[in-house]
Amino acid sequence: MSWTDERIATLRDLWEQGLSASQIATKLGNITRNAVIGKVHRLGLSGRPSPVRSERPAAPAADLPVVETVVTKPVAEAPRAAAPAAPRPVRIVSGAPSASDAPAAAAPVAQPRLQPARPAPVAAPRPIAAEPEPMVRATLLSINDRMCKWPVGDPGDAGFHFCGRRAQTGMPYCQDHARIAYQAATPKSREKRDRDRERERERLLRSLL
DNA sequence: CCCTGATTCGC
DNA sequence: GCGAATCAGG
Repeated sequence: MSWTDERIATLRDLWEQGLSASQIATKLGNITRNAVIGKVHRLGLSGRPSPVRSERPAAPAADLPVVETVVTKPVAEAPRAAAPAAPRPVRIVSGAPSASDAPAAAAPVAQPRLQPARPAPVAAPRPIAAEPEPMVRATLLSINDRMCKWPVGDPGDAGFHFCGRRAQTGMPYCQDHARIAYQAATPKSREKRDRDRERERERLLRSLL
């Protein structure tokens, strides 16, 4: 296959529509994504937001990506479970930090994501700062199988603890937190899941040709 | 491992 | 000019 005027026109069109190189390659047929990318560059079509920014020494990148360092705790995004927006951060007032707090990194219990993580996957619970019901504030030492292991606060902070309320039988979380952790698929998440399956199917079909 | 675009370099 | 190989990042 060669780059006929028509194929080039199609390439231009699809590229400007935002299709990825591999998608375009599939549409054009009998061509690889590398060929597409190569052509795109030769045509001077690049400049689209690339997922990879190779910091070439001679490239004076005029557009620096906004790399935000969000360290803020998602207090405002707390689950709707908390009826009114009454963010009362439960601050720990421990006078002297326990000596056994530091090595808390090697938590013995299976935890959901403790780190920030922006686009939280549907089923990924995140630490929250305030709870409607009083929590038992379990520590690594006091937590046990029957207690809710929902992490509260920053694992690095002295006040970090687990929810500690009675866990649902067979579950690591209390009722409230289990509801947050195991959400039903939202329309959006279902959309994405279906999309992923579709892509996977296409890939499989292609590999069988 | 899947994906993305970018770059290199022999053809 | 072309694009496979490779790189670099998500």
